Amino acid sequence: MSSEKTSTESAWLLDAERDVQKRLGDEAFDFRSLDAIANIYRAAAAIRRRAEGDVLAPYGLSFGSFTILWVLWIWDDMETAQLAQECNLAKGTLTGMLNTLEKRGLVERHRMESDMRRMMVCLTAEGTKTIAEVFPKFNAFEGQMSAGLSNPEKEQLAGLLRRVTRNAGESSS
Amino acid sequence: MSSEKTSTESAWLLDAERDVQKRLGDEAFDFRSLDAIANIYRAAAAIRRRAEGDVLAPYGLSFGSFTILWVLWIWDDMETAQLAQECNLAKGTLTGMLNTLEKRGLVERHRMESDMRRMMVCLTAEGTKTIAEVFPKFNAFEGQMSAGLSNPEKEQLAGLLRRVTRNAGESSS
DNA sequence: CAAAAGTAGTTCGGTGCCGAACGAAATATG
DNA sequence: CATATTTCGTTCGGCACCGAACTACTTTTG
Repeated sequence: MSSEKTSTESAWLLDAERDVQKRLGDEAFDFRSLDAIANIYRAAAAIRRRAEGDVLAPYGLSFGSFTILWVLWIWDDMETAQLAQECNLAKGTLTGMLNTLEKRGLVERHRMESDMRRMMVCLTAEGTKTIAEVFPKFNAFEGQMSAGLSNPEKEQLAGLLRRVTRNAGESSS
Repeated sequence: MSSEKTSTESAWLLDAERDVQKRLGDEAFDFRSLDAIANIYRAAAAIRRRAEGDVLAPYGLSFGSFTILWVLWIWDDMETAQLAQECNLAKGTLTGMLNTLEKRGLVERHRMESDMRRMMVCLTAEGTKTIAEVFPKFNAFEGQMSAGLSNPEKEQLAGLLRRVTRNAGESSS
């Protein structure tokens, strides 16, 4: 676009900024926050699409299913409530996705003896094999997506986002 | 980073880091990129949920519909292909959402005389009224989500995300 | 100008994903 | 103990969202 590198990144944004301010007139307006938050969503959507298209599609995995496998891979097994939280999913959503993954033989569910309400989820051998194969490619993809950022910049990005996520609640701590 | 701020930030992350490295063993592995990219998605999901729950739900708007109204508000009118791109939506998705918005009387579609394939979308008076009422609240929400970040930090966050988004392609140029 | 190629939108089938309502199991209370 | 409350997971209805096929219109080209 017009000036591309020099005027920092986004001609479109500057256009938008002008148009928006024209539209909003005198009204006070927090443009920096808008810019920061809007770009989170924009980046996430772009990344998700690329990840599913380029890396995950060959394995028939959605972004969400991949995340489930990944979490189970790292933590070995987990009950569904915690898994849902870790994957950023509503528990109803998780049920459906686990059904799919179970049907495909990638995960298994077991009721806990100590408390029959609870459900323990873990990877099957096939599931382990899959995530072990996919993850390195996914990680390489993440590298591509953050290409051009220095290590300190990546850390800074992660840190700023963590603060935003905390503002958005999600409790956790 | 390693020690970040204190242990507050993210106990989970440090745990994950350890567990992941244990799991991956010797394999080379780009943890900084993982951390940066994963947090984008995490933040986006959290923000979306909060936005829909706290700000948009009273108006019966999803995050996506809100974005459509916002874009139309700023640019007055737009044909659907461009609108889809601007809203980060597949064109098939946009069709459905425009149907919904049209049924609710918030937007209108008009075929272009010069080219009957093309469709011009614009806000109705009601749609304008709605977005004019919602947007200030949404912007206040964005402020809350980025609370604690200084202005330079917000700009930095936006800038870093823009670079990631560009890496994710989306063509544009 | 007629057939071919291209382009804008819609339709269609299928997940992803949510929140609210539900049922079963555990725990608390009388 | 019996019943009330809480806490799991699942079910259900509904929109968001995608990509691929399809339709209608326009432009190209021989």
